[in-house]
Amino acid sequence: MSTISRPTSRDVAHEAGVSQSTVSLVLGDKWPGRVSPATARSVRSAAERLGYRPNTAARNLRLGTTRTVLLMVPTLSAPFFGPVYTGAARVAARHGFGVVVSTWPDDPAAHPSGSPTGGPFAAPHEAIDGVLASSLATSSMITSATPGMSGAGTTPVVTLDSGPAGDLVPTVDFGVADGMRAITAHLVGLGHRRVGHVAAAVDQWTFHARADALTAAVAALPGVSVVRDSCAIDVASAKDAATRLLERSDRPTALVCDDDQIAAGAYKAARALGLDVPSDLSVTGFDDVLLATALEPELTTVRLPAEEMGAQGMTALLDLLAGRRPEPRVLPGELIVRGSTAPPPAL
Amino acid sequence: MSTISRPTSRDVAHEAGVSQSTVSLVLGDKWPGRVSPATARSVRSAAERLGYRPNTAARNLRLGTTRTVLLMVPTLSAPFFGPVYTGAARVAARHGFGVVVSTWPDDPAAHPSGSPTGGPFAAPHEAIDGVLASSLATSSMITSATPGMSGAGTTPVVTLDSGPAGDLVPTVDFGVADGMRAITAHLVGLGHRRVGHVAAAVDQWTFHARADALTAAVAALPGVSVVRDSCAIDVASAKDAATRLLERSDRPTALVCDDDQIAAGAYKAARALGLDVPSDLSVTGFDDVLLATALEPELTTVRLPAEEMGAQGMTALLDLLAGRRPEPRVLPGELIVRGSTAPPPAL
DNA sequence: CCCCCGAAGTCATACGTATTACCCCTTGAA
DNA sequence: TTCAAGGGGTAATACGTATGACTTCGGGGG
Repeated sequence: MSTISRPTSRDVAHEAGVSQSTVSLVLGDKWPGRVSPATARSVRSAAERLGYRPNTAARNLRLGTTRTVLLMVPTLSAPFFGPVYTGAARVAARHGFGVVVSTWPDDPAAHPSGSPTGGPFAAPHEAIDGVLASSLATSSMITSATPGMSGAGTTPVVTLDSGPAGDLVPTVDFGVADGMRAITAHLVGLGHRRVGHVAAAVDQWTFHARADALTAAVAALPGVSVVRDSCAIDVASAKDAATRLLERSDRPTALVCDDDQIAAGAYKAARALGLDVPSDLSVTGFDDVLLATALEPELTTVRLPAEEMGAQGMTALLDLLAGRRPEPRVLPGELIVRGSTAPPPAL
Repeated sequence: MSTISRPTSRDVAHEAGVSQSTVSLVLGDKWPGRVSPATARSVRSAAERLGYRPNTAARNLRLGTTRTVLLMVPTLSAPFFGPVYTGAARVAARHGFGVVVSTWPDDPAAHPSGSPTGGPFAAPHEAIDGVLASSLATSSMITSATPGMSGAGTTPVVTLDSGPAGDLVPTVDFGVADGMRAITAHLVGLGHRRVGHVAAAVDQWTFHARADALTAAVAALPGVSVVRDSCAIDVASAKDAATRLLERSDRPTALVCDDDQIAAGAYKAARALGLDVPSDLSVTGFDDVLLATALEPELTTVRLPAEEMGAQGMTALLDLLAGRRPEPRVLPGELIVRGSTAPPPAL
């Protein structure tokens, strides 16, 4: 690194003809009245002239806090996490905290060489006061996923959308089961009896919960059956899975999809088979991302308050940092009925 | 903060019965052979036992580097930036760097209180070695947008998709103009003469460039005309703008949309007016995000190598950090012809 | 037998900041 | 005139790490 080193507070002090302490006093802006206005002015101007900005590493070391929180998500390519970040950043900013984002170390796309957790990834992990961990397979996973991130004297963690955790860590979850029940009730109310489930083959709590909830909801309704196929979360893979379901001899009259993108794949499968949505086939999604209203017909889905989750999660984390013990929270989803669901075709 | 403080290298040293230096020597794992295997083992086991992890702030202070890079984007809600991150993170990991993401401080959604740049937002900015700044209005904007982020002895910056910058900072851009020219040529080749431009009313270089390129491309072709309306980047707003264009007496036969999401709005406008895509109206997008293939018909668009941009940008930034001066790069877009474009309806 | 050398540790220090404890000087009251 | 009370500034220090300089010790060559 041939980098020219940045000016330090000592340089500013020298420039202003005062001591380093005074610079810190002025620029820190606590202790009002501690320094005379004239001196303060001269220090500020010197700092300005030199383009001084405090060295964060040194400050962090001294203060023992970074006022920065890490949001970890499985992938940034999913449209779902933008609002989560937005909500978290909004609350954080209000308390003087910053938010940085990273994907899980095991994100194969971003970390191909399988960098060990102790490796480069340690940096962002460590220079932070706490972690919002989103979309794990289980809340208890944090222990193994991120060494030293739970237990005594370690980084405080709040999990998002990762399932209830007993008293392990504070959690914020969606009411996924209720959402799936609402979808089931809606479809059955329309008259559907054979339902296909296009499941996401992704090891995250939320998808396990969605599958379980659908199974349970259907089991509670005599005369209703569900068949399941699974796929990756992309349109092409979803189209294939949906096609397999629609080519069965006992073709389902409705496809419940694990998220909106999968639903887009279901649309394509239906179209390829000459089936009209919704008159021949009802389709539902989950999440209500932007895609849901871009599709034609617009998608019946469950809206998850992603931004609210980010905000509540951050609130819980800040509570935790302040020594309080936040209660687990569950944010209800809301069924949004649009144009992709209708009664099944007459026999 | 009632946090129990974490064990330090001194604690580990005490536990293992050696000096702090030895601990650092062992755990740093440079200087092979500097410590006897037996001692090394005992140190490692002590560290394990105490759950020791080095304090990043202290390490950063000592080393003068964080081996962490900041990626700044306008918003995380746009599907475009996921791949950019992925590409950047992949290259960074290969060099032992981590990547954190933030949105620009003026992102109104995330920073409602208008927190001054010197405020909380300083934290993530500072604890990093360099910045990948994506999607500014102009490359020269970095100076004003992020104080102290350009000039001597300050944070190295590489701009992405923000326009050529003379010799100001290294840049990586898309060949936006070529992409727009390709779209124009494609449409004119199909026989279109009246083109509507649904422009994104967003102050970013890339959108200015798209508009300028279309204007220039059309101007070069006698007999071809373009009318323009603008909108925010969301489906509803785009639908309105497209509707306005389609209700003109000299209705265009093709709509060139500034990005794929806007194109989704154009689809909706067409449908609402009873126009079929593509037989009554051709529509083109830009970016080729996932949405493009989820739409029906699939969208003719220009594919931008977003992941490649992240990778090349990170490569340039690492070069810059190593004292080399990277050349500006331009990544060509590629016209992807799908089902949304066709010859105009016969008169 | 002496000297030198390498192996294996340890000591001391610097990184840049924030804050505590201290000091000096001026002013006002006794 | 003396002393207390601040106002306004500074020196010293600690945070935890990495590393260059130094020490110690045993062994081998001259």
